Amino acid sequence: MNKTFQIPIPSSSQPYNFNYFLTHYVFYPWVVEGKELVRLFKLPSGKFVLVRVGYRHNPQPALLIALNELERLNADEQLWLVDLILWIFAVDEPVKEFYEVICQKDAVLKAACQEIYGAHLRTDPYVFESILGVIVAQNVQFQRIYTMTELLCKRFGEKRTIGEKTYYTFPTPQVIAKAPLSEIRACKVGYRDKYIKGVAEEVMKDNLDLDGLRNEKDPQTIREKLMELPGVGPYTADLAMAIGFRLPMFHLDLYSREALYTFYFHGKKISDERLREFVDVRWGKWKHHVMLLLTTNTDTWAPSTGKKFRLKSGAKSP
DNA sequence: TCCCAGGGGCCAA
DNA sequence: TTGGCCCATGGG
Repeated sequence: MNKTFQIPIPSSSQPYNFNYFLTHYVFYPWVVEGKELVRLFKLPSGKFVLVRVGYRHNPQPALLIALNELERLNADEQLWLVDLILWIFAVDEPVKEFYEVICQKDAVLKAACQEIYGAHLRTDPYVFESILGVIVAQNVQFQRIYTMTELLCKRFGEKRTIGEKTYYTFPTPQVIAKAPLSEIRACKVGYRDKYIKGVAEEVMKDNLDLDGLRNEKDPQTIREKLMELPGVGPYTADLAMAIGFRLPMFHLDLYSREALYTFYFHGKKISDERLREFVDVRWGKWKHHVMLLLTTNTDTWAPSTGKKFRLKSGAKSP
């Protein structure tokens, strides 16, 4: 059963740079095939679907969603999945003013947005996936997390073979919680093994509905609940809220701090408190888009602002 | 070889 | 409350 949906990108969400999605931050179980992002999903009903997401620019920009149903889906399930994909790929995210106005009057942002002009903020389908994704990004160069997430999915995800290719789902808390620590460690995650297992165990033990937390209105409540999980500190909570909840949060880490010091404070170190205030006041509702630009391929575009950037970006997928 | 990386937990003051 | 150390692993 194959069905294709063509969803127009609203003009308020343009510019819409799909190529950015194809080439940046593509972590397993997402894989790139040609001009499409492909991923295996397991629906709550237990049915498997392979989803292909592509893009068409003419006659008008549209996201192309192809469902390869390994078991037949009903109409509600199709709708649910298409909605999820639209949410993941930020089809309804008005960035026109950001790219056409905000970025044009700031020399740094103007330089930063050259290469990924029209990039939107991608979201993860599951909060558990976001949390693990950020945990494996702790205290390593980003380049390494592609390997770690791939190994985790291949070892603990469910798989289906279609044609000659095998696809994986993202591991569930159930599977991770009962996995031996040594097998998690074998995924090259180092000492983060106990955080990964610990989060899964907490979810199972307290019967936590992490995705249900998306209905919580108060971001502070969400942040506090996330930080109760082992291995989840301010950085992990903030970034997980950005990529798992689509909330206007931004994370302070070695990389983003250094970007702010370099481009806005003459390389001087500034307290986190002042950085947060600076970002909030200067960019307001656009702060998370700004932080995406400032922390993506920074070493590449920094020279065009006349500055060098010490840290190597791991934004581009290998 | 050594150092450091897109943090967090823990413990001593 | 805060500062310093430790934690795996891989790349420069």
